[in-house]
Amino acid sequence: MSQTVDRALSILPLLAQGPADLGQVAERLGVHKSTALRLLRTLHEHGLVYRQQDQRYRLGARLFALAQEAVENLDVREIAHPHLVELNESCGHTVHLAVYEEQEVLYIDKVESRYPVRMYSRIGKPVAITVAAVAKLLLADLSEPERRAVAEKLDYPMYTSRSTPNAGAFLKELTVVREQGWATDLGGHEESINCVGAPVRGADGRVVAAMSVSAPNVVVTAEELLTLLPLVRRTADSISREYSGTTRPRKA
Amino acid sequence: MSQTVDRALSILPLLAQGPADLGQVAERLGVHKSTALRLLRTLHEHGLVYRQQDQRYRLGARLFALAQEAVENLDVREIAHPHLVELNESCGHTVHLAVYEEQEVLYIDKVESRYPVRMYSRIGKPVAITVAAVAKLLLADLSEPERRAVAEKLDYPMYTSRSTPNAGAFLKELTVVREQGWATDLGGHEESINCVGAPVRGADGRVVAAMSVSAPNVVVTAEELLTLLPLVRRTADSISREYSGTTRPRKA
DNA sequence: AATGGGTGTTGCGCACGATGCAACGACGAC
DNA sequence: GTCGTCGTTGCATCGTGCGCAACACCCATT
Repeated sequence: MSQTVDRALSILPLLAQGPADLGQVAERLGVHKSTALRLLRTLHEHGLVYRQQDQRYRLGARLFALAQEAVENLDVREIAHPHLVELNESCGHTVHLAVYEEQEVLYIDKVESRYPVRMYSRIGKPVAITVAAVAKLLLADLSEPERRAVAEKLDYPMYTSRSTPNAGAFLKELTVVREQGWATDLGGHEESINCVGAPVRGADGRVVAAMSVSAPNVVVTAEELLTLLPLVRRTADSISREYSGTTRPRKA
Repeated sequence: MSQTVDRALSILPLLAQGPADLGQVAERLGVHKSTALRLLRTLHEHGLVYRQQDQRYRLGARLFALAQEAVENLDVREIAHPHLVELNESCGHTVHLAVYEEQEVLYIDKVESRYPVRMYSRIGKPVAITVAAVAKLLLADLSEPERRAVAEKLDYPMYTSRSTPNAGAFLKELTVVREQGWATDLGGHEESINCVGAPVRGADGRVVAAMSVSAPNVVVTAEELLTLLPLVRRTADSISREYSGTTRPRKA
């Protein structure tokens, strides 16, 4: 570990609390003013700190730019995949990963069931948005007015007798999902198929993706599938941690 | 300027482009692996980089948190946001907010167009400084020598045939913008996209941010877009008023 | 199993670069 | 004008970051 860098980086959280002048920085670092000056200069050249008119330093907009660029290059799919495989290996069922984009929910990854009976779905295909567990999870994270706007615009096809019948029921379901932090689809899309899912969250807590485990009745009952819920949530949380770059891969 | 810190900080933009392993980092820094390792470790301890399961490095959660705080310190953004949304609701086009910092112009907020055809841009990304309407507005407010100094240092890429060709033309354009109090970009960055923008001023009259409305030719012509100018200016003025009112002159 | 190329990691001696000091310059207050 | 405060600069000294080389490890190949 490098002392110089260590000191320089310690300046950042310090400035996050508010602007500070050279003297304050030097004092709080426990170094000579000239040292603090050199460190600040270096940070300044990289745009991480900004010097305002009164000569005090504050965090620079470049930080924001960096973070923004990083999220854009972050690939949930790549990060999630090994976790999905692992989950599939321990329970054997089909695992899906989906994202919300432009008023649509899309599957972006899938690990096939190891049982002979498989459900039909396809990566890149829009999800049955009013009934799928992953869709509920993704929409539940939107703001209340957004949820309402989307819900009003949707069609509510009755795939089965247990499909979500209308906007009112859908919004109610979203509220439940939002509170409990997980979702199910019990025969809402195809009579004989059940799903249980959980959300993947980014560093800011917003839901960036959702995953689910699906299995047909002939393999496991809905009750049995629900016993997988803790496992599914743990997996989703692992992905969230890795996606958001949390240093401690420990408890939620 | 500190060499060690300089090297360490150079790693950040490198990782913003995507995950990289130790060897790649060392190579791109032009240092020995062991040196890169020590730097990465230090960054890691501060949570700025995260080590994923395949041992590659990425930007970490702490950086996102810092970026968040950095942007919260720019209180123009908070104040402006509702106004931008309102403007978007009344005209439907993409709305941007940008600031000037350290020889760069950065988008710090954006409200997406409600039309299906959208333009590409990204908050946090440096703006095409020689052509964008917001860039002209921000630079036009600098003092004459500052403007000249910046103009000389810039490159003038010809994104299109209507891009600003050189420093002379740019300075002339800045003078015009300065006098008229608004700016345009008519196909200067992308052939089919036009923008019209206006400045946000602080209590002392200085330009603290700039906003613009952008739309592609296929949706509205340049002439039609220009009819929005009064609306854009009114919005910018509203933001200026609110910002001047709430800005607390701690030590102006 | 044994081999070899590819990683990341460690210990070390040397020299370079970061450090603190002191002196200087620029402002503002009184 | 004189102080006091704050940022800045040049410099000698020493600490610390540096590259090297050897090591540990994984996995693919044979």
